[in-house]
Amino acid sequence: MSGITKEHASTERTRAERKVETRRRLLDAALELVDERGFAALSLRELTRKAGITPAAFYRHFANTDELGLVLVDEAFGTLGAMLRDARTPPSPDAQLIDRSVEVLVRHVRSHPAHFRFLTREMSGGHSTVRQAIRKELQLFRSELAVDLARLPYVQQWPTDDLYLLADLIVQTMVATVPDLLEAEDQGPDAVERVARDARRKLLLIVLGIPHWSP
Amino acid sequence: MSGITKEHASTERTRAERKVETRRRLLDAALELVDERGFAALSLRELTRKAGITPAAFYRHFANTDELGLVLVDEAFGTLGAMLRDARTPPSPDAQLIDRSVEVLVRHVRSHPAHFRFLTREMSGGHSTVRQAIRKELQLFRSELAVDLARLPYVQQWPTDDLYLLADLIVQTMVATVPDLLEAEDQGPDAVERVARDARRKLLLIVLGIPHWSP
DNA sequence: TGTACATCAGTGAACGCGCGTTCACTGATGTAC
DNA sequence: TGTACATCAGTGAACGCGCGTTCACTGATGTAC
Repeated sequence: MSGITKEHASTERTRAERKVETRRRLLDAALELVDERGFAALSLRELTRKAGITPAAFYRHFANTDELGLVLVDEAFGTLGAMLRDARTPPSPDAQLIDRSVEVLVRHVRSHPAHFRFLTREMSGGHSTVRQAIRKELQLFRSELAVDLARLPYVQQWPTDDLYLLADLIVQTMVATVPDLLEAEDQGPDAVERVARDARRKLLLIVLGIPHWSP
Repeated sequence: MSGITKEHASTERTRAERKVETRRRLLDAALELVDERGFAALSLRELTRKAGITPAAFYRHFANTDELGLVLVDEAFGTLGAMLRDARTPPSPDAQLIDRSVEVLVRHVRSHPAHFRFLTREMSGGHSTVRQAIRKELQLFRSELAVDLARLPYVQQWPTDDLYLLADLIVQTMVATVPDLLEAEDQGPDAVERVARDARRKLLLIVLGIPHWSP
């Protein structure tokens, strides 16, 4: 038809493309099922049924459901990483730091609810490898936050230990907010705004203590 | 044999007593299995095998595994409740309130690790019935804490909303400490003391903000 | 105290079901000439 | 361009397995007289 190396109709997808699409359908179906009932309850047959292929075809893409699970973890962390980059750039004036951080959290939880539900669920619940991966990622987040915090007044003179403690308290508040946000999403924008407001106020209360901390 | 109303040998247990014992064995076996693999992966047959009865006999004690799960929640919260009563009496002088609260938390997590592992795991991970039961209990805890907090200086004049926010922040910090404590238990007393110290310092930072909060 | 009957915790077999995994296969897509 | 062959994503049947639940039952424990 054309001078392209491929001989087949350009409107059709190649076999390789179709395979990628099926893989994508498997991952999406898995995320949906894990979202409903947790990774421990994921069944290969249910998964392939949802993705529209026969059970045996699953093995053309993954050796087992665990392997698929690790890909899911990677993708969820991709979302988390995007959020963190978003939160750090551009550097906000200190006064708006809390508002901006909570706003970024709310926006990312809203646009990838399944990823965040997966992360909060498997953070304490699931397989130890998955759990440890999530904890490691959160500690990385804490360290990056500590670096940002070190620019603030008062905090500048704090020893590293105290800086990490503050970062920990803030991360912990953010993490605790995620399940509340996910629940609020089902109840409309007012509920979400209420959760966001409470998160901002919690962070404010924490920040209020800073000038009175004696390291 | 004797003048007791029961006619049977006093060294033997009654049928009712034996039933209670079997029920106890079911609950203990369940806690152990849930501790290993989570509530979602709990199987009735595996459970009865561990408890030493046939699968069918399970139904003499519970309608299904969910019902047993709720009893597990109750017992775990019994442990938690005992902890809270412990923390409230005798009423500590305000200065020692933080030290005392953290000490009580550490002691109870140490003496009932499986209960606390169950609670933190199923809090966000598991079945919706179990999850909701845990969340409900935690909200009850928060309310009781709010009542206690209302006695403190500054806080006395706060509106209910702000009181609950503070209670929430404290509960959230305690909850976040539990998984760290469980992990530290496996690493020796030094690790536990480090986690306890961080928890105390987090609570102190929160409390430092109180006088500067404008409701 | 002794006997006759009731209770009921636990048994063991049976059931239908969904599961993960294997296998030889099909037929569209891709490649070599 | 046309033909002959290779590749391989997906099929459909089959397997053995552990599951939750049911059922009629057993026999020790409990009660009434």
